[in-house]
Amino acid sequence: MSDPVRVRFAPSPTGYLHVGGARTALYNYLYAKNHGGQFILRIEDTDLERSTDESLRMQISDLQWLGLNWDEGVDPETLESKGGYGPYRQSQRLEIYQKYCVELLKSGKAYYDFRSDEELEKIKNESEKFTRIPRPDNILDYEEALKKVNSGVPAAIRFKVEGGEDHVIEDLVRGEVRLPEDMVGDFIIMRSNGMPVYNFCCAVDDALMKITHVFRAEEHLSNTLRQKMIYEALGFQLPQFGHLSLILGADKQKLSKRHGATSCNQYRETGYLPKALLNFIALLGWSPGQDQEILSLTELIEKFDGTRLHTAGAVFDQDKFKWMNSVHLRALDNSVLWDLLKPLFERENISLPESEDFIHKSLDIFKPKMETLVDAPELYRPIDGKLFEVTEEGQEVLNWEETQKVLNAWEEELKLNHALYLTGEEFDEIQNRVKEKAGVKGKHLFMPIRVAVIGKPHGADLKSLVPLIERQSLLARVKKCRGEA
RNA sequence: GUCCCUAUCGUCUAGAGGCCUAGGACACAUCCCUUUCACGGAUGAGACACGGGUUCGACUCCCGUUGGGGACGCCA
Repeated sequence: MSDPVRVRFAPSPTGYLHVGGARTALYNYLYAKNHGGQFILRIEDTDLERSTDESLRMQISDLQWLGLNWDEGVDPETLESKGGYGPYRQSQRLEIYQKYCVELLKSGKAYYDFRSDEELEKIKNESEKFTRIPRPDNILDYEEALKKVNSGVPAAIRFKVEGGEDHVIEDLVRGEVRLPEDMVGDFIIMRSNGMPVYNFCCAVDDALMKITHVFRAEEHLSNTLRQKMIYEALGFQLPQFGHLSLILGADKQKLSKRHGATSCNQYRETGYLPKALLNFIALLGWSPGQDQEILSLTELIEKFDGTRLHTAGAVFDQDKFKWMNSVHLRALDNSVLWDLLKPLFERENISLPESEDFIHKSLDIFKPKMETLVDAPELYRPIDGKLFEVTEEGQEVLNWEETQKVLNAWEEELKLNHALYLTGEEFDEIQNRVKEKAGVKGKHLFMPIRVAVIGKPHGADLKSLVPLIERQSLLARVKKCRGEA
């Protein structure tokens, strides 16, 4: 039997979780769950300048919002490592990297590079068609170099790339990928400040943490070559790689900030549902093979076995995402949806009844009109009498010739009723009487009434809407429309 | 520039040699439902980048061209 599946998501805490990162996390998560394996969260925080605990907390919060829970890694509350292969923050694993680095140094597979930034910059600029940093002319042997370093001369450590042979990677997505070794030059594994670098940590950690499968973006293909060399130099067993196609913007370039919203948090704040985001990004570069497009996380787990991954890049289509969100939104239970909406109403100071009856009746009307959660306040605002106001479009309707007659009759009818709320049937009757009294029909009848109810000529069906608003409030609104308030 | 990856409607995709007159979804158009707005329903328009092979037969396999993307950091 093969080893139990262990996959990881390894973000660097330098900002919010990007949708590309979220998809990588999702695919790894799905693969683990589909195979009954473990999903590990490792933090790649070796870039001291850019990594912050604040960013780490943001990333964790985004992952939790998405519901991608990990079996091992940092604890979401304490940020402490939890699991049998820790610590899971690279900044806490420095001794481990040190040890393997010395091993490479001693065996001559890595060397100290004493060249300064300026020198390297100069080398780069000298040749117009620069591809990779050349090896320094004089490499000191380990003992000698160590002395120099100990005397205070800064040096980075580079891995020696011998070149010559081709490396073949059996990629889960692309099949056989052939990478010539001299595609890359001697690369840095340890900075002159003593901090190890991504490719080195990643290889060491994946090996030590017994990672079996790595799904990551295509941009890492050349890193995979570097990591493979490290694996071989250290005698580790290589995991299976799957290089995912990139998520692109509308211009087909790698999705980045200039394309607009790219962080999960931005979608969270603009009223998107985590299940919609998960569903949408899952289908960006993967397909379950059937026509079904609306999938729950459980269904995704069931269907995602690591095959059917697409090789070409996929454009993130905002329109389709919005549509998908609206589908998930409409499938939500009224009470669940209401709980999500409540904070939004509070934020905009919209006061609403909270009876079961109101929640269900109002959501039945407004749910089909929402694409994202943030559409709700605009829809509900007209229900709150204190926020009633007439839009520009509504004002035009009020200026119609017949409108006064309609409004007079409407007000009269409202006064004749004594109930707290009108029923839909009562509204129908009233509307009929208004029609007769004012002698107006069609849109010249119902549009003025609608403006007198919600302040604008378009919106939900009045028969369902009117019973949600207190009769007294309706009366106050007509008055306001006639300039009496 | 060098190397790597890649190519089906505008977009996401189905298609693993004959099932393809190329299917679905978003967006778009028209119609129906509706006294408005949505939702819903129906219909329509819309693609195999190009050129060579292989084969009785290529969207599917191979090669090339062209297009697109990525990497070439003491970032990850």
